[in-house]
Amino acid sequence: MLDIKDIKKRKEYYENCFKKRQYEVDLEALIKQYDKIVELKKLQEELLTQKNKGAKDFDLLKRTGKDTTTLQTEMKELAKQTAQITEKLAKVQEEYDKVFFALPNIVVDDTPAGNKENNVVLKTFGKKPSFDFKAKNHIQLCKQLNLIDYDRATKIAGEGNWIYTGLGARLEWAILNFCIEEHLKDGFEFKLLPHILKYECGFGAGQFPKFANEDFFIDKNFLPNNFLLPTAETALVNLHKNEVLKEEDLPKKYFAYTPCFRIEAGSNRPDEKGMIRGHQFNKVEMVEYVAPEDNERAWNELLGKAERIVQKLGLHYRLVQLAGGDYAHGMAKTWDIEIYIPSMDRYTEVSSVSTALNYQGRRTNTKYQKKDGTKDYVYTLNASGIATSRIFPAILEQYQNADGTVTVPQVLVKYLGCDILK
RNA sequence: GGAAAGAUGGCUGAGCGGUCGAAAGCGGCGGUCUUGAAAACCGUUGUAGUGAAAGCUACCUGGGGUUCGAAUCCCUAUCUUUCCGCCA
Repeated sequence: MLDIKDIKKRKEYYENCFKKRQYEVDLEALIKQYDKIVELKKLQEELLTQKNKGAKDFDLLKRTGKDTTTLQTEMKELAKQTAQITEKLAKVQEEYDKVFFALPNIVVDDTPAGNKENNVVLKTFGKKPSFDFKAKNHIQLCKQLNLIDYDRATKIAGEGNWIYTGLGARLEWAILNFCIEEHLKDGFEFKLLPHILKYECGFGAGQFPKFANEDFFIDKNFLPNNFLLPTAETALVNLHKNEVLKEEDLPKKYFAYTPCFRIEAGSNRPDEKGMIRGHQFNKVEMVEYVAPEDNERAWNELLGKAERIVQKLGLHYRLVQLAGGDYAHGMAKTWDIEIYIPSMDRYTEVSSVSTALNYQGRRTNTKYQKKDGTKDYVYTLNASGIATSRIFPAILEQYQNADGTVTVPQVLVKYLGCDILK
């Protein structure tokens, strides 16, 4: 959520931000509506002042035994006028809200304009693995090594699902364990969250109302407004909704493991077979609540942590600065860590490191009190650490051997209890 | 699944149609006392909008209604607690 007063003051700045995001909106019209609201509110306030005064007078007349009929008629008329203004106000407000609450975040200055094509590769870690044998894709490897049961997953849950099986389940769990231990070491607080959230969480995180169609709703008589979380960020960022945190308690550093549920409508591409994209996948997510001046420190910390995980796993990846049009709605800056999938010869996202600045803080009404007593909205940042369900195929493909086995990354051996998958 | 009771300021909790933005206690802040602290005593203390300020307005979970007037009455949503049933 943005500050309408600031939009009024610096309209060009906001227009420029939205242009970079490829987001079209008529700010001029929005500002006009806002002015109208202010005007109506003032009018309403004047009427209410009269009403309040009248009620007091009425009480006095009644108690002194005087005639109240004239005043009563006046008051009824006043009440009618007030109701009219209130109704008008509600109408304008509704139109205004529709546009205002849908506004995306601003973007940081160095954000490249445009869509995906304008993403910038900042660096590459490791070398593209090359194989002196015919490399397999992760689907083949999963089947041969009996790590994933695609057929029965489809049978019980439909397309876009898979079942981690035997050693596969243990590998996924090992990656999760590795992530958890890394975050604990860095002093992040572990949360195990509910997976069904209230609508307002989606609003607070900035995903709703605009992108409510991307999530699964519990569309029943029971919990009609609740949905399956698409990422733990949606929950973590709402944890302190309507709270005022103390400055000395910041930063707050959380992480959570959850499955993530997404409809992924229309994104079923043939090259994303296997476990590249599903309706449910596992992810460990980090979130920090910070004071504005701590934004950069937190950003570097989260980025560093996410990168370190992939590095320790010894995987080839690249770091990408996203263009504005590729940002999630609520984010002002996002860099992606993209893992290399040899069979696709493509890099796919395993972590998004983002700052929302105070966009989510405003939407969730999460503030912090400074040492001088004044209050301000918190900044929130988030980063995956990491999407294990995508790390899984990357490990299989990047670590595969000529004989069809897969070497287990060193850091996972202690969790998995073996150093080779065969 | 059934039944009942609730939701009031940072917390506990009174108020149940007008003089209520709201008692009291705790906590917080300031002071007296003290070498310092504790205790005791005195004072002070909700949030937001608007305004230069005085002030004005809104807020007693959210929404709607009744009324000249609602924390208080009615409807509704949400949440909480307790009891019974079922249950990992």
